[in-house]
Amino acid sequence: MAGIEEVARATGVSTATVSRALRGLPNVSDTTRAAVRRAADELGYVASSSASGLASGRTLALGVVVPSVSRWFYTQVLEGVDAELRSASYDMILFNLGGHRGDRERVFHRSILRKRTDALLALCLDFTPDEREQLASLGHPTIVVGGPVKGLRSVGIDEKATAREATNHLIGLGHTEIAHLGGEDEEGLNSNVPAGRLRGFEKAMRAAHLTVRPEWVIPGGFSLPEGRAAMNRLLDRPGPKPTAVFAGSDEMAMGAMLAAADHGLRVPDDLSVIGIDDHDYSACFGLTTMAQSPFEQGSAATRILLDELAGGEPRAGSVRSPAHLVVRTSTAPPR
Amino acid sequence: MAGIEEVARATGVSTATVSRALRGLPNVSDTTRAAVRRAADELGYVASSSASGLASGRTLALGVVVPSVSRWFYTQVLEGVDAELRSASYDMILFNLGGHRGDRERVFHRSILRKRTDALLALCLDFTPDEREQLASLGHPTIVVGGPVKGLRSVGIDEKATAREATNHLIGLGHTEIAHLGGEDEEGLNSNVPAGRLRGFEKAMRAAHLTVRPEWVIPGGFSLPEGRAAMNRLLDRPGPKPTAVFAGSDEMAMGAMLAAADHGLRVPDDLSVIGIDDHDYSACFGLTTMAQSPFEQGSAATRILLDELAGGEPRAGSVRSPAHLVVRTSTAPPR
DNA sequence: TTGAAAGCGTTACCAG
DNA sequence: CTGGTAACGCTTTCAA
Repeated sequence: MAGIEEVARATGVSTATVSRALRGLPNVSDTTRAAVRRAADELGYVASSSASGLASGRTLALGVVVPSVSRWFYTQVLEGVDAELRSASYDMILFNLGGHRGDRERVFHRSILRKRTDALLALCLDFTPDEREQLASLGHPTIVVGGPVKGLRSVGIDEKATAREATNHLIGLGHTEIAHLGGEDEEGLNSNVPAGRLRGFEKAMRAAHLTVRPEWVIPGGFSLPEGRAAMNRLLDRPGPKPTAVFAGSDEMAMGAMLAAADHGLRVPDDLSVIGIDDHDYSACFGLTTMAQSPFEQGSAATRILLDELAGGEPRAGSVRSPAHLVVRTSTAPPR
Repeated sequence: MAGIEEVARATGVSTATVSRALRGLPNVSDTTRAAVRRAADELGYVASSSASGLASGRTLALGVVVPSVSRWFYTQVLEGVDAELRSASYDMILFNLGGHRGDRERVFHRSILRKRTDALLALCLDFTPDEREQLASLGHPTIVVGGPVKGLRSVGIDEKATAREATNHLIGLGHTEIAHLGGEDEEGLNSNVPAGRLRGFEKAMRAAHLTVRPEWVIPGGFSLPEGRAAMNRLLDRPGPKPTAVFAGSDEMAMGAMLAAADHGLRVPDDLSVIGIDDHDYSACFGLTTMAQSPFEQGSAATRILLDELAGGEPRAGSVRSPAHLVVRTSTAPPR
C-alpha cells in the first residue's frame, strides 16, 4: 500500500535513491541501500508494475500464447517457461486461444499488442500473415516452441526425422503392415507438426519399399480418447489388419493400446505401438516412444528471449531439440 | 505504436474524448466515436496497459496462483477461468508455484503484491497466516477453487461427502475389504482436500461397521504413476488383499487399474476401483467415478470475482459444486 | 553517491 | 457532448 515517497521520507533520501537502491542499481552506498531496504520491508512497499512499466518501458512480463492448456505437451512447455521466468523474476501472461478461432483477433489486439509484455513465446501456433506483421511491428522479441513457423525462429525437434526414426524402429523389427495414427489439422494449430510426422512416416515406408495404405493413415486428434476411437474404427473394419502402428503422440499411442485391448489384441504380440513424446504415463504403459523434452524446449526458448531482453545479441536461427528412441514393451517383431 | 495524441490529432478531438470513445463510455456522439474508432484502427493504436493501469487503478488482469499446471484438475480449472476472462476481456497472469516452496515468498512479493492484477484466484493452495494477511491488505477480491481455506471463500465440491458416496458405492456392492489410495500432503498444497477425502472414507467405513486397515490407506501422490506404484506395493505385500479400492483421484485410480493388471488381477472381477474427478481418460478406462467439473468451478469463481470488480456486491459465502456418481465397468460386487 | 525535476501515456475531474 | 488539466507512481537524465 505504501508508495515510494513514504519509503523515501522514512529513510530520509529521495525517491530516486529509493528506486535505485531497491532495484540493486550501482552507485548507492551500502548503508543507504540497507536502510532503504529495511524501510521498504517495514512499510510493505512493493513498486507498482504499472508505474514502473510506464516509466521504464519494461513490464518484466512474458506473454505466452497457447492453443490450450489441456495437452501434456503444452503443460510441460509451460512448466519449462515458468521455471526460467521465475529465476529471472519475470511474470507470465497466459494467452489461451482455447480453440476459439474467432477470439484470436481480439486476443491479439486487446492483449498482445497492449504492451503488457516485453516478449512473446508462442506454442505450436501458426500465424496468419496479418498476425505476423502485427507481431513484427510490435518489435519485441518473439519465438515459437513446437513446430517451425515461417518467418519466426523456433525451438523444437526435427518432426520429420523423428517420425522416420520411429517408423524405422517398427520396420527394423520386421513389420511391413504399419498404420499411422496422426494428428489432424486443428484450427490455428501448427499444422506443420502433424504434417511433418506424416511425411517422415511416408518417407521411411517408401525407403523400405513398403506401401502406405491410405485407409491406415487415420486422424487421432492428438488425444487419448480420440486416438482410441480412431484405432477402434480401423480395427473394426473388415479385411487385413496392421501389425504395428506409429502414433504421432504418446497420448494417441496409449489410446491405440486401449483400442487393441478393446479388440482382444495383445500388445506387442498382436500389435506393436510406438509414439512420440515420452509422456508422464508412457513408462506405466510400457510404451515405446521417441522421447523429447518440452520442458527443456520451453526453458531454452525462454532463455533466448530473456537474454535478448537483457541486452544480448539477438540470435536469429532456430534451435533443434533432441529426440531419442526409448524402447519399452509395446513393440516387438510381428508374430 | 501510435499514442493517443496522434489519434486525437488525426480526429481533431482531445485525448480525453479519444479515451472515452474507445472505451465505449457514454457522452460521446456517434459520429465522433466512429471517427475516433476509424483513426485508431488506421493508426494501429492500442492503449498501453501500463499507462491506463496507472491512471485508472485497474489492470484488467486476473492473477491465478496454481501449484503446478501438470495436473488434470488444474488445467481444467484454468480453461474454465480463461473462458470467463476472455468474454470479459481480462488477461490472465499465471503464478505457478511449481512445487518451489522456497519461491513462494518471492512470488507473493514480487508479483502478487505488485498491483499487476485486479483480483486473485488461488488453486488448491493453503496459505500461511502471513500470506493471508498480505492478501487481505492488498484489498482486492480473492477466491479459492478446490478445497476450503480458512478465512477465504471458495468454490469446490464437498470433499467429505463425495468420498463417502464413493465408498458407499463399493460398500453397497458388497465389498468389505476396501483400500484407500489417497493424496499425500504436498508442500503448500491444500491438505484439506486429501484429508477430507480420507475422512469421508473412514466415516463411510465406520458407518458400515467395517474396519479401516491402516496398511491399506496408502499415499498415491495424486498422479497415475505414483498411484500405480503405491498400489503395486500394496499388492506385493503378503497376506490378505482388498477386493476394492477407493482412489482420491481418477489419475490415481487409473494407476491402480494398471497395478491390478501388473498383478494379473482383472478389474472389476478381482478388484473394483472407483475414483473422483471424471478425468478425460476415465471413460476410456471404464472407470467408475464421482464426477466433478473443475472447468465449471473455475468459471464460477471467476464470475464471482468479475462481478465484484464490476461493482457488484461482494458475496461472502463459499460455493458448493456438485459431484455425482458415474458408474462404469470398474466396479462390481466382489467375486 | 545523491537529489531535483521532467517525463512515461492514460484516465478522471471539472468547466464550458 | 467536449476540452483542459491535474493526477497516477515510478524511472531517468542531468546536476550537484
